[in-house]
Amino acid sequence: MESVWKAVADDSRREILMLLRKRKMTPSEMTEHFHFTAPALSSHLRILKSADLVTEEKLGKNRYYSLNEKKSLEVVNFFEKMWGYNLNSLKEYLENKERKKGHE
Amino acid sequence: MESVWKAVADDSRREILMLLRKRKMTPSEMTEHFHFTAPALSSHLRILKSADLVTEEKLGKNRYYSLNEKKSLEVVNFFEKMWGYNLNSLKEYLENKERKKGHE
DNA sequence: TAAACAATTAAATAATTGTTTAATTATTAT
DNA sequence: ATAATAATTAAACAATTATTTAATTGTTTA
Repeated sequence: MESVWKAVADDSRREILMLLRKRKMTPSEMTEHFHFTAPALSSHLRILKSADLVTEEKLGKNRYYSLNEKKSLEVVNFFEKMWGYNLNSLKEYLENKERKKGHE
Repeated sequence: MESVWKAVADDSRREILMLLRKRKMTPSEMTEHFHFTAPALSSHLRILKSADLVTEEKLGKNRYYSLNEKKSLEVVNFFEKMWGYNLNSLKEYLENKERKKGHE
């Protein structure tokens, strides 16, 4: 199990995660959005999978990768714990953002 | 300006951040808690400072490092945006955790 | 079964990152 | 001024990580 921290530290991997926000996707589809080669992509996907940030689904000769949202929550949780702000301040922050959003 | 992602990817640096949660501290004080040498610590602190995760305060021959909580919120914010879960699910999650805590 | 395609693994190399010892800067106290 | 302390920077080295080309595995379709 790879560290989630190292997994998200790489720019390319964060781009991959961002791309997967929209929908599940095969590596071939992904390479159209990026500059790097198939093996490089494959290596990044293995790291993301090992960190449990994405899941893999085999369908014939294709493999679909999708975001693992459950894990993402854990990461936010760690950040929250790490910096020790109390839950209320985080909730307030989020509510504030939500209010702002409503005004746009 | 160093990437906040690379700054938190390193185990030692996350330990330093955890230590700083309690109170501001000088490098000499920190080395008592860790295995690594002063220059190694200094190098980590420079990276954390450059990522804006800690701030530095000079007082005579000492330098006090403390956590920059503002930046921490931004990081959580990014995670939240990155994984695109809606704010409600995050709030629910936090409320759940809070409830659990009350039961302990 | 042979050709084509999707994706991975392997091996080699390039690039980045982290740690160490030694030297340096800056500040305080004698 | 000089010695002592706090912390940093510099230079060298070690370790890790990322990228490439080439070879391999598994699946579909003609």
